[in-house]
Amino acid sequence: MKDLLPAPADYRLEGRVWVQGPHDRFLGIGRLELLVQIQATGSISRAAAAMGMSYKRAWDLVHSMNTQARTPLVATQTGGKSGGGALLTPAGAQAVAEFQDVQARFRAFLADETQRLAGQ
Amino acid sequence: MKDLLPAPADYRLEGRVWVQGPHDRFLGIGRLELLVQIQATGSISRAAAAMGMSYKRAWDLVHSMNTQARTPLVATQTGGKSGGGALLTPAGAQAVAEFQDVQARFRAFLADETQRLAGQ
DNA sequence: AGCCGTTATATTTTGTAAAATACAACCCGT
DNA sequence: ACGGGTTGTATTTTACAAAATATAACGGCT
Repeated sequence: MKDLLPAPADYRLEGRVWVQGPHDRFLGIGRLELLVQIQATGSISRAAAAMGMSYKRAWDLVHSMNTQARTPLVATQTGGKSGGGALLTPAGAQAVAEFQDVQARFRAFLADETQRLAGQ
Repeated sequence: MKDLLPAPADYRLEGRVWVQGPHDRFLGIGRLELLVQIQATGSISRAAAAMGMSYKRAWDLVHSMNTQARTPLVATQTGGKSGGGALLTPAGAQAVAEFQDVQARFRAFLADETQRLAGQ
């Protein structure tokens, strides 16, 4: 693109990747961050607030992941000393780790291709 | 994800990539196909029809690409023997070729990562 | 001069995803 | 018993992208 663009340095390859199931999306960057925030805050509602997302949307995303996975990624509890809460299951932690790796390789791919665009 | 999912073979990594400029998107898979259809049909309106897209939307996309590139990717003509038409400039043909290469490498990346998901 | 099919452009309508709102259920602690 | 903060769920409202509609301009042809 070097000679196609007025300022090639201002252009870069961007993108998104996600794990797609037969019916629904299973895991993408937004769901990943949601899982991380649940891990960090111990609740869906605080994770949603931290991301500027409505609780309903966050809950729907958790529900989608939990029902698609063989075993839930997020364990929830209603009521209790602090009203309830949520935390990652081992499966959830594994999903986070694996998808973070995918994301890292994808970022590398994008950086590579951005270099190539600027070069050729 | 092998042990996270009930039927790992049904899940795969999907995604999108695009060339992003400082203000607008410059080129993605939709714009690429639009350019290819313009090349094939000789007009924006026929290209739009071939893609099930409104003429306005197609024209807006062409306008966005033409104004961002150093030199237009699509040359248009109003009036004339068949009412007018559009065709790819050399710059447009080069953009198509380069972005098709990016897409090919991205498809390879996705296939790789899908294999990895199924495997580990 | 008038027709045709296109480009070019503005405005209105529609469809849909997200947000907002509301409220029941839960259960530990006081 | 009830207060608090959460999960769980339905419904309404809002925001925005896309589609639909409308219309002018263009220029070769008959």
